[in-house]
Order: sequence, then C-alpha cells, then structure tokens
Amino acid sequence: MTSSGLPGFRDFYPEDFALRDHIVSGWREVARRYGFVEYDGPPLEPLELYTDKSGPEIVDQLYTFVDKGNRAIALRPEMTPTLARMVGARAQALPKPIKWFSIPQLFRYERPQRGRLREHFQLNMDIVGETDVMSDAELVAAAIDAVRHFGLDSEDFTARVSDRGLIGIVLQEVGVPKGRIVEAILALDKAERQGDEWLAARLTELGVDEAGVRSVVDVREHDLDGLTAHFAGSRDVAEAADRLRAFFALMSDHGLSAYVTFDPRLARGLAYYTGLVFELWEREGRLRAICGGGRYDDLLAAVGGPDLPALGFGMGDVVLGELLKEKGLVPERQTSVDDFVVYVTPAQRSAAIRVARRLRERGRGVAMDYRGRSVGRQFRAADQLGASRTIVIGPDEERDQTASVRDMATGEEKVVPLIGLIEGV
RNA sequence: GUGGGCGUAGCUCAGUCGGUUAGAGCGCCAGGUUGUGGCCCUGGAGGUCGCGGGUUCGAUUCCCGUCGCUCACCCCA
Repeated sequence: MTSSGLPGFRDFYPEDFALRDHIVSGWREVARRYGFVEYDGPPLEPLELYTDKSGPEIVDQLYTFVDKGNRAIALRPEMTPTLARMVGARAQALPKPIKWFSIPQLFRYERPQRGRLREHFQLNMDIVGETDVMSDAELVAAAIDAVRHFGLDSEDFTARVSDRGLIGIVLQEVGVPKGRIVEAILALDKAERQGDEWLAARLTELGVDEAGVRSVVDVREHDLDGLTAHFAGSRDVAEAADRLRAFFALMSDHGLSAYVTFDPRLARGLAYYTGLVFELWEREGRLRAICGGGRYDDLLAAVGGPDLPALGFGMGDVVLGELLKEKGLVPERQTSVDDFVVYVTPAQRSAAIRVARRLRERGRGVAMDYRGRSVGRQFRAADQLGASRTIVIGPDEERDQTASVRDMATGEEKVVPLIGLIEGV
C-alpha cells in the first residue's frame, strides 16, 4: 500500500459518505420531529475547557497541541462543555426548556478498534432548564427513535435505564459515606467488567459492612419492585423509585415500553450524572453501546455556567454504522444522475448539451458522454451511473425537435416532443 | 499503554517446502463496423507480495524490527 492516513481516521469514499449522510440526515430528521434545533461550536477548544470538569477518563485521551500563540489546544472530545458555554452566554435570554441538538465530529486519542476510532460523528441532544420526568422520558424516546429510524427495532436493541439518585440513596442506606457515593457508583459501573468479588472488595474499602456489600451485590439483580421491597423501610428509596416508575409509565405513553428495562447495574462512567442514566445496546451484545446519556443537573453551574438542570445523550455514527451494515440496512446505491443524454453523432452534441442544460435548470441530475462514443457504449455508461432515463438525440430527433426517451428500468422507449420532455419534468 | 493473530492487484482470495515472466474471480479500461444498457466474447491496464534491515548465490516465501489492521485487556464518545 502507498501512504495511508492517520490511524483511527476515516476516508469517506462515495459509498462510505452515502452511509454517513444517511445516518446524519436521519438523525436530523428525528431531532426535528422532537422539536430540537441545531447548533454547532468550534472543533478546537482551549484545553482548560476539558481539564477542569470532564474527569480523568476523558482528559487522558485528549488530542492536544500547542498553537503558534502558545495556547494549549484540544480537539473537542465531547460536546457538553461547548454546550454549557454557549447556553451559559445566553441563559437569561433563552426560553426554557432549551432543546438543542448537534452532530459534531469528536476526537479521542486512543487505540483504534472495531467500533471505536479516533474520530467520530456524534448526535448530541440536550434539554436544558427542565427537571420534570417528562423531559427524561422524551429524551430517551428521541434516542430510541434515532435508532429505530434506520429500521432497527426492539428485536435488535434495548435501552437499559437506571437512576443515579436512586442508586446513590441505596448506597447510602447500606453505609457508604455521603462523600464517597460517586466513587461507589463508578465502582458499580466498573463492576460490570471486574466482577462481584472486585466490587465487594471496593465497597469494603469505601466503608460498607459485610451485610451491606451483600445487599448491593444482590441489588444488582433486582427489578424496580424487588428493589423497593428490599429497602421497604426507606422513604427516600421509595420516593426515588417513584420517579423511575413515572418514567416507565411515560415510556409506555410513548409506545416504547418494549425498549426500556430497569437495570440497576448501569451507572455510566462519567462522574457528572446526577439522575436518570441510560444506554442503548445491541441485543446480541457484540458491539459497544450504541448510545449513552443521562441527567446532569449540577454540571452547568459546576463549569461556571448558569445553575440550570440539564440532560442529554450522545450517539456515535461508528457503532450504528457497523450495526446497519450487519443488518443489511444500508441503502443500496446512491446516484446523482436522473437522466443520461446520448448524442448519436457529433453533429447532435450541441443540441444534446442544450437539452441537458434545460433539464438541469429543472433540477434533474444529468450526465453525458464526453467523447462521442458509440450509442451502445453511451447506454452502458448510463446503466453504470444508475440513470433512470436515457434520452437519445439523433439526427431524426434533432430535425423533429423530439427526443427518444428510454426508461432504464422497464426498457420502455418512446419519442416525445422536446417541449413536453422539458416541461413534463 | 499491555498481550495475541494477520498484512499478496481497487475488492475477495490462491500460490511460492527460498529459485529465474506472482495467479483467479469480481471490478476497471478498450474493442466486438457506423442509433440502444443489464448477458456474452476478445484484448488490456493494474502488484517494489505493507515498509526497513538480516541470513543466503538468490527472499514475496526464513529471522528481527517497524507501521497498519484486528481481537482481548484498559477505557469509553
């Protein structure tokens, strides 16, 4: 091979770009249906924007450099800090709730693998300035629809839902000190991969007694009712659970019950989530999470922005694209050619160009042969390009101001007046 | 960042127990006589056998390194 591009960065050949466009357009359409408006920010940001709040897991993997003005720069790894800044600057003026979406290209310096590159496009949908559980449900519904839009359904993927508020209260009940709740939640997330013994050791470290440890390990197997029963004595648990129940009821109103499951094992790695958290997973589980998000009511204030509650999710194009390819849901072929105009002899070239021009003015995609090859070869070119019609201009047509129009799918061909051809478009 | 597997034409792959012109299918290009595609036929282009070094009379084939891809770990958008 000759020189290749940077590892983890993609070249988009026309067929690749077609898939990317398919995904991005679909997302835009779904976001629009939910009443979100699009925004964007710069792909480069000051490094400090991320070092403060994002947590070490993101900072370790930043793409950074120093610019000619000696500024420390990062390629944006996520959109939320940019969103926080932008919303912050106009927080007073914007009607609430603020429902914004963006499809930024994001960058991470880490080892590329299947479904994880150093760059991807990510749909971000956020709602700022609303605490009602109805907004939680609508956001999750939008995330689910952003996947369903491409032809996947509850057979293919599922949404795991939990609530950090609830889990935090549970952890407090079993004896985790208040100041270490977030650590315990992150441990819970990590336990997915490390196993129960690791979790038990970690919880003991955090000051949980043996009974409490057992309780937490058990809790991970409970459904919502089981969980409330287990902590029947706790008013706080009951209240937090009620909010989740309300959430599931709303998901039912959205007609999406089949997609959502309570899963107390889900915690999400990022430190800033405060309430609802969710992830979309392919059912077969071979790929990574398709999407993840949740409520982060304290984040905007924490980064010096307005004190507004918020929630949002991110959904990348890489895993979703892999999934669509696997399921055969990638659109067939893309062509920009509607009509191919054939000229039979060089004498008709000018007339044919004029016809092409008039069709283009009407919005048709038109291609022609450049070299005056045989009619047969021109037809073959029309076929290769996927033209839906081939329009032949020969001596007869030129004389009669007509064109022979062939439907490439059916093979049906008829002679029509030029005027009719142009105006019939 | 750690460890394993892989790396031959645009794509999917064959092949060389080290030997002198590296193959197939698909794709691409040109023809198959002057007004019609999808089939077919003929011909052609295209490979420093990832890159660098070593062993050897000789390496695409063996060894080392490196880069890339990939899987697992790590981590997660």
